Amino acid sequence: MGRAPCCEKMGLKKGPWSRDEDQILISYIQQHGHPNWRALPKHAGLLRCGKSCRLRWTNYLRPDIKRGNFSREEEDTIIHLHEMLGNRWSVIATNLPGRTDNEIKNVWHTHLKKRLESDHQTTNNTTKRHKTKSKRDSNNSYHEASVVSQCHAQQQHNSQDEEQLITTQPSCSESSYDIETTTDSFCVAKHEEIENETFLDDSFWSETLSGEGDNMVESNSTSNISNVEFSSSPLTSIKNENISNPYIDCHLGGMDQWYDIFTRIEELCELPEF
DNA sequence: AATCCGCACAACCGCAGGAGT
DNA sequence: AACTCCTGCGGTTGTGCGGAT
Repeated sequence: MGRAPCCEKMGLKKGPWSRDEDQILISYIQQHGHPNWRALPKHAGLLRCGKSCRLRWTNYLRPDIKRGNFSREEEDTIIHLHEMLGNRWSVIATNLPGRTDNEIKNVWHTHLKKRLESDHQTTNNTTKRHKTKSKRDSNNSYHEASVVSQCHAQQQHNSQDEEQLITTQPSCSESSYDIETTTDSFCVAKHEEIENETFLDDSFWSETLSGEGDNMVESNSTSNISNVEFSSSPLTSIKNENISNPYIDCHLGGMDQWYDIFTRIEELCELPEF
């Protein structure tokens, strides 16, 4: 049974996106949303396949993308979630507002894997000296210590991060070029959002994007993070117990919840041993 | 100044799974 | 139930850039 090819190879462009293509894609999605990726490039007048358009949008052009370097807290979050979930980058990404699975995947392969390896080398040296502890105990202590320190760090850096966001106009302009008209306003809105320590409703972004909030669809907004479903993941049962988003909660001072989450997860699944 | 090398990241590819018919 | 279409995901590759030699 033949699958339709992703795109007819004839005449469709590949490789890096040009500024013009980006503008076309942005303005088309602002006006029409993206109900059908496959048909989108044809309607928008782009010589790209739908897949390429979707990827460009979700990984780069989406207004709620947070660009720039990953904070230490974000990296720690990735490491912890990767321990629990493995290479389920999309699930991990839902816990890091504004970060894409592709970005997280890249960071993992370029930074975190190495960092973890070097960490393990140092921890191996120390754990050898504490071998009398049971496996479970050592796992617990590792998680507790790191989770607690992570939350401490997050609380400490929270206000600092906000300052940086406000003063340095981060990352929206760190791309190959600036998407001035659209993303600058998004950045400003985002900063206000962060300043208020609230996350705006989906409707805000869709209205902002579409002008009148017509049929702009799923911007994967941060506002829905608290409703993230962890289907078939150990977190499902945790979510049902009134725990929303650990990353955000932790940012807001929910250290106890972090602790609770990880201790519960320990009970639910066996963690990989290093 | 030229070349090499490693890193970072954008983009592509193939597959799986859900939805619709 | 079988098939097709579409989307999303994860692995992999390609490319540009900066630092080292």
